[in-house]
Amino acid sequence: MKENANNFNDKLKEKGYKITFQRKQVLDVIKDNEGKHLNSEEIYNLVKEKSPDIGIATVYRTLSLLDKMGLIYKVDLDEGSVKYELDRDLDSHRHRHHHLICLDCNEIVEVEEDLLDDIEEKISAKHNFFIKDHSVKFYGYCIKCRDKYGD
Amino acid sequence: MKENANNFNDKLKEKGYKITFQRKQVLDVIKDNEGKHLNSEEIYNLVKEKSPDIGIATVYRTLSLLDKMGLIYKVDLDEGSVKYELDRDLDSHRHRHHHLICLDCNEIVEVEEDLLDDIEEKISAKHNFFIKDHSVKFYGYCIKCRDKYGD
DNA sequence: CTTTATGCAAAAACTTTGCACCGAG
DNA sequence: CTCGGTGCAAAGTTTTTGCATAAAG
Repeated sequence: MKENANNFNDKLKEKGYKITFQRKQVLDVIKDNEGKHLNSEEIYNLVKEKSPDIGIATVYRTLSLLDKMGLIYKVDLDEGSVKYELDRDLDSHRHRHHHLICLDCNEIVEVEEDLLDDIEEKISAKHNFFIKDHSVKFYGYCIKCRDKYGD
Repeated sequence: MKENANNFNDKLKEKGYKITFQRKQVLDVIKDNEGKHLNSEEIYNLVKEKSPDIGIATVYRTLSLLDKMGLIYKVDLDEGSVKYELDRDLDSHRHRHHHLICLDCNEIVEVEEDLLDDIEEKISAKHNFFIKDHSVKFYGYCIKCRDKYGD
């Protein structure tokens, strides 16, 4: 049950990056909001609550660093909005989970099942493509919104 | 073997939109470059070759209209780039195909197989989510780039 | 002390909007 | 003729960059 923070510090050191207060603040906000899918502005605002002097540029630079290091995922929602989420399972290199995106209320539900192994195998073989990761989004209606429209 | 163009004109009329030269030009460029995944700037430049007076705003307005009408898909590639592609199968309302994205050369290969029906069924049932469409991207290395790295 | 990171503001990249004029129906 | 569409330029958004200063190691 390792703290991600240690992992974070280790990874930074490993690559010669410095461990700064701001970087810790940004990661903390993302960790404290697991499952929430914050965008850069939301992260910036939350970090600013604790550290009002931080600049948006630092947040962008940190997000891009965290993404590059694989500590967070950039989730691109096709509606022009970019959100970030924690990678919960850094060590095992699992595939990221899927997202169910409600076309009505825009709620994002995460789905832990992977279920894509067979498909990957088929596609790998047929197209000679070595698959490292995938991104799967299902668009539709959640139960709440579906009810609104009756049948 | 209906021409998409007719479909296009019909759809426009249906919704009360006007059939303009510029709209035809934009659709033509996208049709002439099927499989190429052009971004807005590329489309703008190609249209400008034939019609130098067109404005970028018109291209954006047309792309957004075509997307809204379902004639093209907006493909968001997670690298901050937005590309557009033709919907080849307007009538049957099939799911869009998948994309294989090479992490090295950025080539995008399209995969026609769908193969997601089982998964959709499982997820629908388990999460009470009515799935209308999906977006699937596989990230990895194409055979050419894989060879570069040996084993 | 050296090098990287930060904050600020300016710039860049991309997209949308307001408005007067134009053209499809 | 009428109303929606267009081109242009200006304005928005979101993200990146340059630079002097601050802080990590």
